[in-house]
Amino acid sequence: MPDRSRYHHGALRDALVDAGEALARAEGLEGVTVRRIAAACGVSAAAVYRHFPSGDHLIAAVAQRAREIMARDMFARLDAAVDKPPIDRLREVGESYIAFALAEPRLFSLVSMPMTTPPDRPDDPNAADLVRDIVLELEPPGAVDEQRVASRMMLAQASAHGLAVILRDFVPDPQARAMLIAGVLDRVGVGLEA
Amino acid sequence: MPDRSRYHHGALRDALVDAGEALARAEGLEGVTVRRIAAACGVSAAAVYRHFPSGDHLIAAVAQRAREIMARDMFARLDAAVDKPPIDRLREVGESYIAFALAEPRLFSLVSMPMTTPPDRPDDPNAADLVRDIVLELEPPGAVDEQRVASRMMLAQASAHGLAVILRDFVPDPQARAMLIAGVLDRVGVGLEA
DNA sequence: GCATCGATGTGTACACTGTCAACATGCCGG
DNA sequence: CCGGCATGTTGACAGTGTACACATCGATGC
Repeated sequence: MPDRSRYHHGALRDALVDAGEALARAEGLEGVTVRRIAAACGVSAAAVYRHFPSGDHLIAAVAQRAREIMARDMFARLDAAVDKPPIDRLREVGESYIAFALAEPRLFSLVSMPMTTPPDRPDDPNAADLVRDIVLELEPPGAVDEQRVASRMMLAQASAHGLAVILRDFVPDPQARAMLIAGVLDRVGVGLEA
Repeated sequence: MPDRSRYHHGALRDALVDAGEALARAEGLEGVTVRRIAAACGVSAAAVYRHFPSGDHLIAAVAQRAREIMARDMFARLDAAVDKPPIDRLREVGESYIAFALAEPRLFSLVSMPMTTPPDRPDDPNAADLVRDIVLELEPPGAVDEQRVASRMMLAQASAHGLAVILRDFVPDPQARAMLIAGVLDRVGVGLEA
């Protein structure tokens, strides 16, 4: 909560992203607006432009934040699954992705936006790198077939993303969701090992 | 091209959807705006509301139009593949979906919008029904396992949609796209038959 | 043939959006 | 202490969706 007796905010950039995240959680993309984010920080809309070249860049920063939140859950799950075989860890990642999409559907719509802005820290491990590392473990030692790696990565990412979106938009029932997640991920597992 | 000497347009609703389609093709969702669509028809913005309860309904109608265009290609491909086994026809559908997404990326962003409005003709066969019919052929005669059908449908739809989106947003190179489509659809085929 | 009525289009207005230019404030280093 | 610069404000402009009152026209009943 910013002290509005002060003319200068102090840490506005982070506060803007925080407010954007909250707004996105509550109302989805429609509600995430430069003016409303600024108002939530007790600041004028123009102040945003001291920290972001455009409103889209602010949205992109919120999206990046959302990706980091999602990544945290993925890493937590993977830490608890270090002993499992790669195929099971891939499933953990997929389940995490889908669970996030269904738990925070509006935030997720930011996650799945194409990245218009380079991430603040490009070295940060993102979901794609994560998947790649695990997929590499499926390769026979010393003989990495890049094309096989790529198609496996794509299958893993595409099916998780597609499933998340379809369940979010068209399957409201939680039980049906759980059934479909299990059934589809089983089949994806078979396709991944082929 | 409407005759602007007449006060009344005559077939404004269809003209609006046509203009919306053209605008979506050219500029994507951002360019699809009530006022610009109306202007393209030589009509005031308020006239739109005689035919659609809201601008979103107009957008939804354009999206429905886009789905019909996509469906036409699917049916054409299926007509040319009636003799192939179900798994191959499923692949045709998936390839059609992905090809449309990559050929008309902006129109495709409308296709993949959640349907906010019921389709004009709910009996029109949509992509989901199409997939279901083919998936049913994979079932052993007389013993349809609904859960297996559902998970196969979902895998088919989710992987095609996810792959389309990821390729569109992150893989510009046509050759890489073709490689990935082939590789992923091969694996999806394996998963579908499991 | 003519009046009237409903369907359809126009004009104007309001609240909201992103963005910019000009101005105000206050913190930090010389 | 004071000047400069980062950071904030105000006000404006164009563009958005949408509602209300009004205009126009085609068809329908007499």
